[in-house]
Formats: sequence, C-alpha cells, structure tokens
Amino acid sequence: MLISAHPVSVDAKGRVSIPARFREHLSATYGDQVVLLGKDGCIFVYPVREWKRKFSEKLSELSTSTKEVRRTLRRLYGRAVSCEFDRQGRILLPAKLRSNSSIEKDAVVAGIENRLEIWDKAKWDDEVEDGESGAADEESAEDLIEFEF
Amino acid sequence: MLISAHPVSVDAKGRVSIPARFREHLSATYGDQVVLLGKDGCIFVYPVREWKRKFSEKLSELSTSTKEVRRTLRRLYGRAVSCEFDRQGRILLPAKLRSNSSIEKDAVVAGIENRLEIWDKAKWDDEVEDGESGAADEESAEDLIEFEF
DNA sequence: TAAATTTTCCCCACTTTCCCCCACTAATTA
DNA sequence: TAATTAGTGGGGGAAAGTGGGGAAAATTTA
Repeated sequence: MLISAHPVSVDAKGRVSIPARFREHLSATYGDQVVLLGKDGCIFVYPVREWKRKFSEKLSELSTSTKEVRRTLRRLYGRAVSCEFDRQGRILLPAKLRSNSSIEKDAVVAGIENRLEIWDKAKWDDEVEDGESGAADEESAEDLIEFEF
Repeated sequence: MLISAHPVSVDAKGRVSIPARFREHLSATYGDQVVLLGKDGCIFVYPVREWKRKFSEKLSELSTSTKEVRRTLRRLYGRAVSCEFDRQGRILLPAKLRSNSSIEKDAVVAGIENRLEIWDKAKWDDEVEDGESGAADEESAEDLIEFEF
C-alpha cells in the first residue's frame, strides 16, 4: 500500500526522483509504470499491473460499438505513457504532462493507496493542506463510508 | 488492547521511544505503523492493519469519480506516514507532525484502545483534567458520535 | 543521405537525511 | 546489591535526493 506525501524537485530535464519507499514497492513488485494526466490537475502513476486491473481489463470488455466508448479508450490509452525508473530512481515526466499539470520546479509525490500522484507543490497545498485546523480527515472519511454503504 | 499513558521525551532528532509494553503489542502483532495528525492536536499511531481495516479497505472500493472522494483520499493518505521502529524501539516523528501538534521535548504516549496517541505533555495534562468541567450537552452528544471510532 | 539538433539516460559528485550502533543512566527484577 | 531491561542521547556510516556533464539514440533539418 502506498501512503504519505513527499516534496521533491523537478530538475531542468523534467526528471522526478521517486522517494525510495515508493520505488521499492513499485519496481520490486511490478515492472513498468503507467504515467498519465490524472484528475484535478495532477499526474497519476500506476504500476502497470494495477493499471491493467483498474482500467484496461474493464474497458476492454466494453463494447466498442459506441463512439463514446471508442473515444474514451483513445483518450485513456493515447495520452498515457509507460515509463521505467532510471538508475537513480527517477522517472522522466513528458513535457506535455508537465505543462498540463503546471509542474515546474517544486512538486509533491503522494502515495494514494495503489497509485502515485505528482502535483505542483502549490496546488497540492491548496488541495490538501489548505484551510482548516489541519487535523486528519477521519471525519470526512467516515462520512463518505457511511454515505456509500 | 492498548491502555495507560506514559511520559516520554523527544530527542533532538525527533525520535520518540515507544514504551515497551506498547511496542511489543504493536510490532509483534503487526508490521509498520501508520502515523498521522490526529484530532485535538495530538498524533495518532495505528498498526497498519488496524488503519487499513478502519479506512483503507472501505475507501479503496469507493468510486473515485467524484472530486470529494478524491480529495478525502488525498487528505487521508497524503498526510499520513508509515513508520517502523528502530532497533531501540523508537519511531521518528516527522517534523511537520511535531510542529502541528506542538510536540517538542516532553511528550506523553497514551494507549487508547486500538491506537496510540502522542501528546505534548502540557496539552495532555490539560486534556485529561478538563474531563470534569461539564461540557454543554450538544458537545457531549457530538463527542459520543465521534467516539464511534 | 548526411549533418545538426534534440532527447534520453548513464555516470559522477555533492549535500542532506536517515538509521545503525554504542554508551550512559534510570528503572525493574532477582 | 548485583543483574537485567528500558529509556535517552549522540557519532558516524550509509543511503537518499539533487544537479550536471556527456555519450548514445532519436528526431529534425539541410
């Protein structure tokens, strides 16, 4: 399970050092990573097996008879990239993903259950640390659980 | 079950020695600990399995199609850290958690049912001695609801 | 096709952080 | 009171994060 957020810096070449604790879990257990533009303006990084389980297997069962389905598949596959770690444990973020997610110098890598999210640091702070007392959101979490179940 | 409170000291590196009676229970039975900013200005420490049972397992099945769910997951995962004990039975409290909970030198580690709470000693003393002071009924009711977890 | 440019990624080097290990003191037990 | 265990503190080696030079590969341009 992936958990916690780490500030990282993006160098001039667009490389991001994935914190070791994440790296070990990802590359030891799996192989390549699937990198794509995520929701809410961040980058998602899935171990390829996780990616398959979450999207690929489900979507391939869908009928391709509607334009909407075909379009969704194109957007999902066409904009995703598969990456490996370099010898220093970094991945190269494609320029397009960087600009779409406003990531320049200061970024945050966060482990969210089964994926990593990479954020521009300022946007991450707005999304997560922002406002309030800063106490853990167990209350919201429990509200959601009860809401759904 | 975890019970009772122990005064401890936080060293210059931010390490806290978890009393042996707690340690044995936590690390023998489980593996890593999940450390996060808790309610009322303390730090919560859950055995990872306990934390998963409470939040992760349920939340991971939620649809991530709503922004509210995604944000809650980020706040929950992103602000938690997983820790192991060092060879001396200590855990390193991240600087951010220490400052948010006002923990500097003198602290208290308390066993509360299925988690540990780590408090600044002065705040702990206030907290437990305020128990008598007769809160308004509304607040008591809220407390009981939140007591659920 | 060749030359020029860009991209990718290995390697090295530097700084910071982490954590193992040792040592000392306090508390508990025999 | 000796002996063991628990808590505290710090030195130092190892690992992690960061940045940049430069070679190979890919792409573009002439």
